This record gives sequence, C-alpha cells and structure tokens, in this order.
Amino acid sequence: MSSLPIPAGLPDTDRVRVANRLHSISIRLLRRARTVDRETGLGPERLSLLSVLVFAGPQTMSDLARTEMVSRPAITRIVKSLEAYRLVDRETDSVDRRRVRLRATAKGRRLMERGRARRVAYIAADLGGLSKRELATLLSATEILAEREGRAQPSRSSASGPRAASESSRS
Amino acid sequence: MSSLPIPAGLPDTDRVRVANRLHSISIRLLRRARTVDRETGLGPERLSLLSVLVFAGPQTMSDLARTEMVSRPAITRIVKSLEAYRLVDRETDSVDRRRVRLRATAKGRRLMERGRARRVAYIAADLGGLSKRELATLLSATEILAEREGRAQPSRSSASGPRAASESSRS
DNA sequence: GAATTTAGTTAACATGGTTAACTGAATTCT
DNA sequence: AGAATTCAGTTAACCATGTTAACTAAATTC
Repeated sequence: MSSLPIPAGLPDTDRVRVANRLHSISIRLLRRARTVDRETGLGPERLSLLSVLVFAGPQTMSDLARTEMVSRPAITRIVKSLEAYRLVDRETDSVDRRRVRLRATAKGRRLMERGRARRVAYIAADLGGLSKRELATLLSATEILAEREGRAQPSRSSASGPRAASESSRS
Repeated sequence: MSSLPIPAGLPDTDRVRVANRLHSISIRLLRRARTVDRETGLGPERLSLLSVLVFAGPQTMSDLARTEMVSRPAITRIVKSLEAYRLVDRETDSVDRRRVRLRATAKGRRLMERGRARRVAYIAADLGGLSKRELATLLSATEILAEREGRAQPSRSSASGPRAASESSRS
C-alpha cells in the first residue's frame, strides 16, 4: 500500500507521487470517518451545509450554493429540511428583501459540533501508535497543506458542477 | 487556515490536531480534485467501482458491495450501467453458478486510468511551488499514512451503512 | 430429498443533484 | 416616473444513487 502505481502518462516526480498518495489517503480516510456520521441521522450534504453556517456564520442561499458548489435549488431543498429539524433558521434581509439570511440554531451548532468531534476522534484513534517523530512529521505536513489552502482558492464561479458536490462535512 | 479549532470535548493533543487537519484537508482536496471527473461522464460511484475492478482485479457482486460499503442492490444497478457502456463485463462462475464475476474491459481500464491521471495531475499541479524540503515532508507523511492503512482495516461487516458510501475513485 | 442458506435481482421509496421556468424585489435606463 | 432588466430564491420535472423487503435460483445442511 505504501507505493501506489503512478497513473500512466504522468512523470514520476515526487510531486506526482505525493499527489497520488494524498488522493488515495483522503478517499479512504473520509470514507471511514464518515461512518460515524450515521449517528447524527443527517448525511454528508446536510451536515456540510450546517457546518458552513456554524463555522463561517450566517449566509444567504446563494452564498451557500457557491460554497457547497451545488445549484441553488439544491440548497433550497437542503435548507428546507434542516429548517424542519430546527437546525437552521432564516431571516429575510431587511435591506434587500430578496435575500434570505440563514443561521444555524443553537441546536444545529450542538449537533454539528458533536458530529465533527466524533469524526475527528475517530481519525485520531486511527493515529494511535505513531511515534513522536512520525506525529511531528504529520503535523508539519498538515501544516504545509493547510497553509497552501489559505491562498489561491479556485473559487468555482457559481455552481453548475455535475454530481461533483457530495464530499462534505467541512472543517 | 493553519490552525483549525479543535472540536469541543476533545483534548488538544497533537494527534487530535493532526486528525483535525487531515479531515479538513481531505475534504477540500477531494472536492476540488473531483471536478475533473466530469470529463469522464461517470460520476464518483461508478468510477470508484470501476477502479476497484481495475486495480484489485475481478470481483463478485458481493465482494464489490463489501468493498464499496454499499448494499448489493446498489451494486447491481451500478454494474448494470457500467455494462451498458461496455466498461465492465460479467461471467458466471462455472463452479458456483450463483456467483457472477465482474471484470473491467480494456475500455474500462483505459477510461479509469485517464480519469485517475487527471485527478492526480490536478492535485500535483496544486502542489506546485513547494520547496524541496516541504515536498520531502509531505512524502514522508504520506508514506506514514499509506503504510498504516495497509494493516488493520476495520472491515465493516457487510454493507448497511446509511448514505455513507459516496466518497469514491479509489486508489 | 426437504429445509436452509447464499448470491443476486427486482420493487418501492427516499435523498440529493440538475436544468428550465417562474415569482417578486431591486436596479437601470430613457 | 415607469418600463425593462437583473437578481435571489422557489417550484417543477427528471435522473442517479442509496436503502429495505421480498423474490428467484443455486448450493448446502440435515
């Protein structure tokens, strides 16, 4: 498992090798971490949207569509369902009355927090048994990656992606 | 971005910090990488299943269900669609005629390989501008993580997960 | 050889995503 | 000012994927 094949047609540089591994690792890591989400009864899409509201604060429908990289109708529906659970509430913008401002409710924040804590705990448990040195390496690596993300977001114009949206539960 | 909040209720150890970052990073990395999958016209689920067949060799329906962590009916349907595209073909096991052996066709392998190469190239491009030293750190880190995965797979009994399945395009 | 187990399929339903068409508020333009 | 346009969000119609329950047919057990 520690040396995956480099896709044909790509030069076998360190960068490609890292990309390759990051890809595989991410897939499996999330797949496993996500199994704990069942307990919330929410599913990745709704959890993700909720977490945006929790961590990035109130947003409009269009903001959410952009962030989640899905169409606005999709957001409409998800929000509707989150409202039904009282995890999110809406408020019409007093200045521009077309706009709707969505906020996570206290209940929503609690649920979100519990869910994320579970996922992180799950991953952390998976990391048990690493040496101090290995842990330090991972710490540096994640530092490097997290930092890169800060700058230069592609900022997909406006959300028309195909079925690309799923992958969820931000931050 | 380089120091995300630790979920309430978890101790702030390095392990938790790493877990936390891996979680966030993985989500965003895959989300972006997946945008290139449009070009295949397949969608993550089918790509994932196809890649299992390509990289792990022929499998039965039940094997696939286990690997993909989804129900067998779900596999039946996905396979059906992949067969329609001639990306996969089936052969009844001659010994146990209940079993169906699925294989990626040459066409399926080509498509799969192109798709993965694109994703990896995309991620690799994202890594541009890293110093030699940073790259080395990432290389070690991914080495550590990939190696851990080799051992101790949780092996989710038999596939009944909720909507947890999505995350795709293995290897 | 009847009863049970196992592999896969079919059926009925729920979610989530898309595009296209529509409503109503804000802006622009003449 | 008032018509035309743009913008935010919703509704409608449709597709893909997931689930559970019920069914078929082959293999095993008793």
